[in-house]
Amino acid sequence: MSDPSTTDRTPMQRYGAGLAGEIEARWQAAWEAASAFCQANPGEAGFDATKPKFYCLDMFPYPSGAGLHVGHPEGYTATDILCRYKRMRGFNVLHPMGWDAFGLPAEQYAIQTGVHPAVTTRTAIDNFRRQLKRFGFSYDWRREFGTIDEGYYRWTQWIFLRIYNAWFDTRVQRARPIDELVEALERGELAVTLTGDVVEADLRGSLGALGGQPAGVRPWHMLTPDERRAVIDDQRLAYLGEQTVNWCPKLGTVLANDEVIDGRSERGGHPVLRKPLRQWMFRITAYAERLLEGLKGLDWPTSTRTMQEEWIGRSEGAEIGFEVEGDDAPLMVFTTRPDTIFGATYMVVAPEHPLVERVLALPRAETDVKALATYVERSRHRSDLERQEHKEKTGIFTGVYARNPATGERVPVWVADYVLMGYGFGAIMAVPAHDERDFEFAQAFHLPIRVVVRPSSDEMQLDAPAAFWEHLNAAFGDESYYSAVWVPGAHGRDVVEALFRRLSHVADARRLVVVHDLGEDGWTLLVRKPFEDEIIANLPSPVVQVGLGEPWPQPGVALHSRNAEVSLDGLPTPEAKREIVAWLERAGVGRRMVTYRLRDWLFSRQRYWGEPFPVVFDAEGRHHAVGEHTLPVRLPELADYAPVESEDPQPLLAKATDWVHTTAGEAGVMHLPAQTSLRRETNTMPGSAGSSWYFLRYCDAWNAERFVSREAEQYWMGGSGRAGGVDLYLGGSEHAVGHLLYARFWQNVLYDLGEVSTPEPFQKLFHQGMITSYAYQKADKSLVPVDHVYELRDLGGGFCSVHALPGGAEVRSSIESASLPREVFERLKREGSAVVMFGVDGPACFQGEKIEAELVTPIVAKMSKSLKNVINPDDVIAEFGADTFRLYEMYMGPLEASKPWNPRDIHGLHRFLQRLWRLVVQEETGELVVGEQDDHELEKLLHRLIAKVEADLERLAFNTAIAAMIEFVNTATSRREKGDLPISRSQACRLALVACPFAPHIAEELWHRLGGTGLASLEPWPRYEEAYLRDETVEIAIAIQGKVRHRMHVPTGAASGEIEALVLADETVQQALGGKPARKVIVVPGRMVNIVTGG
RNA sequence: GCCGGAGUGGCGGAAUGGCAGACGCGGCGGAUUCAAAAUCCGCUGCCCGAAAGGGUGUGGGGGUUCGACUCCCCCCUCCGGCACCA
Repeated sequence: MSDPSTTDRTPMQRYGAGLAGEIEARWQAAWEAASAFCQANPGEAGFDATKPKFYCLDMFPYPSGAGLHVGHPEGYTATDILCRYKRMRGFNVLHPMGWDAFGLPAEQYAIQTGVHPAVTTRTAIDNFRRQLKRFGFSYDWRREFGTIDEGYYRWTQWIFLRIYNAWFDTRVQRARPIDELVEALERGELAVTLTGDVVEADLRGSLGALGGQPAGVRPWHMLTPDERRAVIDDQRLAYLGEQTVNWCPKLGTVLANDEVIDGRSERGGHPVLRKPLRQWMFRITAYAERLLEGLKGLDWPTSTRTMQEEWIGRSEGAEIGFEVEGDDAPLMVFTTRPDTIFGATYMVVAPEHPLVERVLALPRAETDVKALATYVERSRHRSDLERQEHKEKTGIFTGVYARNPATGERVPVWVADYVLMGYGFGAIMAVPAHDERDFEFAQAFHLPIRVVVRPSSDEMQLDAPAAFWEHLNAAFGDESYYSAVWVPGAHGRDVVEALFRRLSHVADARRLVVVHDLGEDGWTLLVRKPFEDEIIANLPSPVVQVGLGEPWPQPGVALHSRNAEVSLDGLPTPEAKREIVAWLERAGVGRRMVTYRLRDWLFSRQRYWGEPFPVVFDAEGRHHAVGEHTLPVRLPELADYAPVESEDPQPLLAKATDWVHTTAGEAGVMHLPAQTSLRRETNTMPGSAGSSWYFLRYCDAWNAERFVSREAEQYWMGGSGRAGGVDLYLGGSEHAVGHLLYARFWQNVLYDLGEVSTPEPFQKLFHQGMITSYAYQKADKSLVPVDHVYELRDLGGGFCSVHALPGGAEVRSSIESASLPREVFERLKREGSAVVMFGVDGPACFQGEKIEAELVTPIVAKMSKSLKNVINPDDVIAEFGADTFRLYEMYMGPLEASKPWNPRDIHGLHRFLQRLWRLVVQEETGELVVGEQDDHELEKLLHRLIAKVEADLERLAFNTAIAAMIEFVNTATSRREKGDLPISRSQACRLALVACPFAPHIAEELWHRLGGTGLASLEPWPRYEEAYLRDETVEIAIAIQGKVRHRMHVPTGAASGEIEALVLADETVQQALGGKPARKVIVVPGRMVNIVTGG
């Protein structure tokens, strides 16, 4: 009665969810008890300096309330496998985990519920930690921390102060302490211009030189203390700047550029407006060149590298000053095409450009003040979203004229919002013939278009450009009833002669065509419209017809570009650029210049749940750093967390009046009297603050004296011959520009200031792909939640039965009818992947009823709550165990590919572990079923398996490594079934070790049962011997005319000649040749032979 | 529009110049079972054929090569990024 075997026949020792769970709990406890994965630092007990180091980092998660997503363990499993492998290969492995814990969701939750974000976040962290531990990841949990820990964010604030107290010395292209700037100014090495810029004392400011005025340089000692202070503050790498920011009223905060997508907030999708605001900024632009250069030495995916390069957006060109009538200062522009200056027929400034304000204050005769003011005002309120939606060119003439320094011509200055204030000088010289945007604008407002570049023959091969026609107009007059034909190459005369011969029947043919010789670029023909078709039809190829009405923005050859001092005519674009820049410099109106698209990093947020700034303000509004000994500046408690939703941004912390008001003594501002009353900065830092240096803290997470000890930092981040940094950084590609660029910036600054030993934080970067899910689509393209979808199964008897898809809903096998035609069902069965959706939801509707079904098609989609296709890792582990989960995610496909979660496929990996288990353990009794004698064939296969897994791990090919293990286990099992020797104890031990990085729990259990002492995880990796990797003979394919016709065995390592002789002597081969002689024999030793016959 | 990446059986994928489809899922057949589940064994790209065998096949078209999923050119589709940056 009570004998379990009568009621449940499952063998007691079957590897199922229950046993897996038991084993996993046991070994996780054993690892913890043995501190198996605690990695000692240099100088600590147990540290072995003779081992090489491997710092392998996962992008730490934001601990959301929803818990772990199946995407998280994908990357974490991959790094865990590598770390476990490297450990077995004798590396010191740093493999840490922590929490990116400041952020909006916890604060949003606080707004709704009043629960303090810290409480929400700590709960979420505990849950994440529990979930991660269940996977058996070999993290050194002693090093765990969250960005919200006081012991951590105190150093985030400390680093902010380092950056605040630094400036970028362009002379040496690196950051230096701000004190050294003061010293340089005091010594007179550096000087201050009238505009407040810091320049080298023996150079003159660009504006002065270009405007023809001597540069005003003011001696440091002549400046008032406030002026000096303003100069210094303007040079800091962290500075307070008035910026047009992305203000999101709904979220009550400003957002960085990469947090705004299509004019809406990345989180929540709320509209974003442009507002000027005083904010903390990081001068990341000073590092543009360094950040670009640094990329070159990194082992990063090219796509990510390219994205960073494009984000930084280096452009080489020239700055040019245009004299403005009635204005002292020249109008500065940046252009990448200074060679087109002779075609600059007008200028455009951004609506925010200072010139506009001056004109509004002092209108010119032609200024329409009202219209101009209206236009500027409208542009200001136009959100990025609107700008993106309406790309038609708008603008208005300012009434101002400037002078083109090359042509001496008067050119009108317009205002238009297609010119952006944030790039270059916020003003351009417009060259409509050679720039698409300028061309559109010129067409819209009827501004003159002048062609100054013609395509060179290379570029005109087939797609001839239209600007060419403009060129012809310029050359021959505006005879628009001509159509232009271009004959490339120098044989134009032949072409023309041939044409006229063919047109001999047309009277006056020669008058209908105007021919022009362009020298080596070919010939042009101007054809009168009525005869165009006939003449073109008669042209010998190659000829190109040229259309009308498009600009030519590509390089070419300059024309119409000369004045008394310089001529570009005939020069190819690169040379023309050099020539004109040289002239601009001689004439003192311009010079070479490099610009970057990168903007300074906006670092203030008006939210609560972030690091407070270690900054206070005095009564005059001057900012002061708080004393380092008073760090951290802690967040105050708030009564409520609701943002002030308004046009006028108000930081939340301003509500905490007690906290805001402090004194110099309390804030540790030593250079002010202790009683001085001060006000704290009420903005907080963005989420990217804590993640910009966490990889450093892991090296030495418990250090209370320094953000990281120099010794630990040098060891773990040290280069070992390369540029240095984390040895492998794994995370999603969505951080390609944001986090990965910001972290590089902080690291570069800390490096310049001597705080860390390497300039780049991440030597090798890898992105795991996204894990998607299936969703189902109706004929009308609408998506159906998975729990409405049932798969068809045939029960026979002409009925269709339905089963729910795994992972979606419960299995309901009792349903017996569906109004689905038999032939449709047969087709679905054949195709295998189609499913039906029923127009009802809920099992009650099914019982005994006729059901209306509708065909749906499976498609791959992101996991989402609404589609009910979100997979919860806890559920999967409960059903199969963590080892199965780990193997499944690694087996789905290449790590970098995005791939859909298919609940069915998991069974395959679970079955693999069951077979592995049964290879060693008798499931009924738990006895070992291994032998004591090595089977030679298995031994050979085992060595090959080890070699294969090693090679695959090197290239992060986890899926094929697992396939190889499956193959080995299958072969070993079937050989035993067929009566060969069973796997031996020694072989099973080594197999367990090979499996250990992938499925560590079952590996430990097998190792233990096989009599292994200690932990398998800490055993050395098994070695393979080369001798086992080679067979005595190898089967090669024999192909005739490229088609495989025969196979035969030849000795391994046989020379080509030997193989050829063997193959040609073979009867089957001769038969297949059918008497034809072998004209050529290609031998690929060890692989195949290809015989080419004559005829 | 521009810049990346990808496209291989019913599905996930393997092979990066040398036997296409390893391995897993699913499907079909069989063993076991009172039965089902689980497990085990066999078959499984497509077409023709009873079979032996033959043909065909890696998004489409062209090319290089003795030989192309792989390299080159053009096109199509999907996914990601950027998008008035002068």
